[in-house]
Amino acid sequence: MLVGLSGGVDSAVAALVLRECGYEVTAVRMRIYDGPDDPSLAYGCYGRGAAEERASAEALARHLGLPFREVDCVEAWRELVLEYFRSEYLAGRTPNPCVRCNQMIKFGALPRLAEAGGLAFDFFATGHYVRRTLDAEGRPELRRGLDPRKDQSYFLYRLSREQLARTLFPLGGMTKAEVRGLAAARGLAVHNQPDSQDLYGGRYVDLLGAPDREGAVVDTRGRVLGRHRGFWHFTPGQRKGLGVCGPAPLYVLRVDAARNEVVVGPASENAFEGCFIDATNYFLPEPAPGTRLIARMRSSQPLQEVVVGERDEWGRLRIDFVRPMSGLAPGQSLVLYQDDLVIGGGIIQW
RNA sequence: UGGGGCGUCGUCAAGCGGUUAAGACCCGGGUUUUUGGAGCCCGUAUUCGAAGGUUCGAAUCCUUCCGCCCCAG
Repeated sequence: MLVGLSGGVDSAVAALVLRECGYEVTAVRMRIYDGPDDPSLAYGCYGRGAAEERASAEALARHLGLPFREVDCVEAWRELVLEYFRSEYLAGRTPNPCVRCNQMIKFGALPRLAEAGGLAFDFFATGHYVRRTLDAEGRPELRRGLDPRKDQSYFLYRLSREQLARTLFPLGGMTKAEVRGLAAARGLAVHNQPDSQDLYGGRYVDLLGAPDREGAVVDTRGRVLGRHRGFWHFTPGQRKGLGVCGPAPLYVLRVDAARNEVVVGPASENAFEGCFIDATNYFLPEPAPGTRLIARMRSSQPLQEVVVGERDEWGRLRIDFVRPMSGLAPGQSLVLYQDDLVIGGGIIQW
């Protein structure tokens, strides 16, 4: 059994649980950053104090009595996550690096490189708050974590069935409080460590390496309301940072990369009746048009009622919202659920 | 140059002799969050274009100056 150990509470407890279940567990940490440590970038996956993090993970592994290995995913991460992140933003879309990283690195390069490096294992496990179950024919299914506040299925909808088949999620049936409690009970120093990390502890724009390029902030009629320093500083739904004042708040409606324009409008214009998705990934057959499901267009959001539509001539699947939604962005993901079960999802387009 | 109007926070804008000088937008901070965002909370003019004057007391009344706008030539 291979378990991904980040140095945080969740993965530590995942490893703990597996060991206590009697599995023979090896802890692996994926290294995605090999530049200089920067203390000012705390709480980011990338650019965080690499040495300190590694030491922390290794200490945890020792405390748990597990063999520890670090797997060098620096190249893969740079190619498949960072480059994706850059090119998406600079194309005027809003990427989700976590979805990408899970698909390509955490559940991709990490176990693959570990295996190539001589680590044999039957299953790979992580501390995600999701559940994996098997259907009547023994095929793996992905379900939301039991703790509704911590469910991370949104970030994992892009895994393949093959990846899922080989993965276990020991925390899927636990709440965060139970995880912390278990960590404390077993004397894990990280039990009260703050949650979560971002992609990057600094401003994401710094990762793009794009020099400022002044452009116009315009309304839907094309009137210039202000100036900005580059369209990639903005994402649909964004309100802050526009520097444009009016009688009511303005939101970014869309970003025009070709013209380097940021189109803004009042809240009333920032609501969508539906969207298209493509690059879909499914664990179950694609629902037929007219199927009513619940969905998420964002990681932290109450589940929304939607109706599956038809595929258009470009092969994009239409999804209609029962209630209008705001803040959708092309490049983000929409994930479809039937109760707890993750059906699949795709990348938002329009 | 005549006639009229206006100058209150970065922006819009209440106020009309006694208010701690509203509010909105922007901005800043916090909260939240394994993506981007949103939401919510908090904060932000000792000062009202400037200088004098009247008054117990003025952003609110008077005078002059400065600036801007409209109409007329």
